Amino acid sequence: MTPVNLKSLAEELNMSIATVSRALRDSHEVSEATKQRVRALAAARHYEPNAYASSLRRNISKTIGVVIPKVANHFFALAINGIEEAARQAGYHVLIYLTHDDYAREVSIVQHLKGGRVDGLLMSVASGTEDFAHIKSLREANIPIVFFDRVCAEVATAKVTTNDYESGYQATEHLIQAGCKHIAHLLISNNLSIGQFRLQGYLDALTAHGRPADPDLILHGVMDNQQNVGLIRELLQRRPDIDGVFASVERLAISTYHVCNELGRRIPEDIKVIGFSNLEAAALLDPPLSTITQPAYDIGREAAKILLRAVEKKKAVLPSQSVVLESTLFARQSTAG
Amino acid sequence: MTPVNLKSLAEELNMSIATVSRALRDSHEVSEATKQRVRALAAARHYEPNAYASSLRRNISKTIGVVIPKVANHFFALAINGIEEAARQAGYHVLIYLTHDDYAREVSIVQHLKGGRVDGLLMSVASGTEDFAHIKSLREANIPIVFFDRVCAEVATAKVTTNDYESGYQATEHLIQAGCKHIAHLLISNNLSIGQFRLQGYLDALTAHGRPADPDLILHGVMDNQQNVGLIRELLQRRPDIDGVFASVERLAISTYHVCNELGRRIPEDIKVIGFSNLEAAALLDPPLSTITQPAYDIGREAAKILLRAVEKKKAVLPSQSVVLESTLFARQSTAG
DNA sequence: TTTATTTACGTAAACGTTTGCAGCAAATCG
DNA sequence: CGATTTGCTGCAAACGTTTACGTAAATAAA
Repeated sequence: MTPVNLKSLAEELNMSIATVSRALRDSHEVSEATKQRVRALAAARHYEPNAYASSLRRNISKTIGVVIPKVANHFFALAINGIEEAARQAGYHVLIYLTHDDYAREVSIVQHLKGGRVDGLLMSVASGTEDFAHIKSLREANIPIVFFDRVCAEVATAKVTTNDYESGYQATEHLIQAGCKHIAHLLISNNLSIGQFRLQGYLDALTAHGRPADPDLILHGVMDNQQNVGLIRELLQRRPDIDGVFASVERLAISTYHVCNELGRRIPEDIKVIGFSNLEAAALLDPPLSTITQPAYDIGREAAKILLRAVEKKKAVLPSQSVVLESTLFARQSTAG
Repeated sequence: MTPVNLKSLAEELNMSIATVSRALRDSHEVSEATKQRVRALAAARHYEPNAYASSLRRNISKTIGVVIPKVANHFFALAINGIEEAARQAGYHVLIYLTHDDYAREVSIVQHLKGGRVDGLLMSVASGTEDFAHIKSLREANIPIVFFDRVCAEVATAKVTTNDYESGYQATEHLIQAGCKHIAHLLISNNLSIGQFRLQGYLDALTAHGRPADPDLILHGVMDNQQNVGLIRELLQRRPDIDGVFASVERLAISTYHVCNELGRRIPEDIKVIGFSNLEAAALLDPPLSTITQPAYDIGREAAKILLRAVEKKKAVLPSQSVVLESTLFARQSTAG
């Protein structure tokens, strides 16, 4: 029942704590013979070094934080998967925090993390975040940060995203080529650059094909899904000429399906639908949903790798690089000509 | 650029470190006047206590670990959501580890966690885990553990599950009432009690309705989905009399959909399908999938709450209670009469 | 007044680890 | 043979907090 730590091991071996510590860290300063003895006893006693003592002394936590809006979303779940993989390989631990897209909560989380609990931070900003002082203050605390997906333009650091503009362009073009004349764009209204890029891709694709961009066809959704269903219903009823819908986020595509079911609009005959989505079951929907799918796992993994490189080099502030991983358009029944 | 810690605050305020510490922890041993001064400066300097020093000294990490097979699965994602919520409310942090259903990885993770990095552990065991020595050894390290969903019968501690037996019974009965004569049961073959309960529910429901249980109709799936598709195809071809499928896990239901599409079997006309699933889009599948849906969020939240209560009371070993939260059967098109 | 009690603060020892420095043999070199 | 190097080990001081204990002053009780 006595605690097993360096002290107890040292006593049992009749050597100093320092030697035991060095032996376990495989220092060249200790003879092979003693290393063997130390390792043998450590194994026998199931010694595990105290992470906090080590962290305190070395000022290194071997932990990264992940701050995301939500986890019950296949994109973020996959991203975490990638992050965990990269972290594990590098011997790092992963702390997870959910903001639920709440600015106050995001600030509170980031604030707490400045206590040195993490060596670095991965973040996808909350949609409501407009002030970035809390993020900038991480720099004073020497905590590097890497954004992924929902990046923050105001903060200069490494960012990993997908090609949102091109994807928005492609999705729109895909609908045009499928024969759509009046294409609506559904997005979540906020100040996230990611939505702006997709919107711009949509607008430019329309222009490139000689279509006038109609502001009336751009629907700004809200946080509440039930409310979005109402908004979409109202739009489709007000504008019966709409024959194509490009949803900027998955749940708006799903809501569109619900509204179409409700209104008796057939997909794809009456309205074609495409949306950004990482839904596994997209191919099994009725009808199978055409998607632009982000490489979520790779985005998480790449972001983590970049962060970990910076952490290992003790680079608190990263060069303002931007890594772009390409999304893939899967054409399925919902946009069939 | 000088570090802001208790020492620097104390110097600036001309008082001892002890007083500053006590003031910040709102101790009754310090006057209101000095508390004010301390708090003011701490706020001005953006002081954040060093988590590791505190943890080392108090032997409390304010952190819980979550060890699960995967995160890219709506059930676990929702569970994490509930866990994070409970943890946040109690002021705890959440470390996450993925086993990918790999026994060796699970052992390695648990081993490392004995270093005191976490105050308690939430776990859903890997499907390949047969030996539980690594889990039992947590007891020596005074780390309480709570199982959720995939519990471990060999270890006496608190467990949070859903009513797997009753749900299996209900699902089977649902198919019987829908008119199915030959009901297959698909499960993942492993030693998890959870699958055994569902299977037993299936068997008992058949018996209760005077149907002989046919071992040939029980398909033991494997880890690889592609392989499962082959197995299911083989089963449905060998036994064309099968008119109902009860899938123990989501991906087997999905694979069944794929096979039925491929073989031209109509759902629900030729074969009715029901499965355990937390798929959000179940209602949008073609056809909408009848599901038994687990209260994933609540399971996670409840498990975390139980664990946190134990942690706060420094109860390293929890009473062997079992909390059962009920699943809900959603009857949809895939089992329509 | 003296003697308890309370209030408010400081001193210093932990917590377990890492690491600069020193010591002290034995080995090598000039 | 003395001087220097090399190889191994121990001493002790950190890292930033928390907290048992001590103490001085102020207040209350006698």
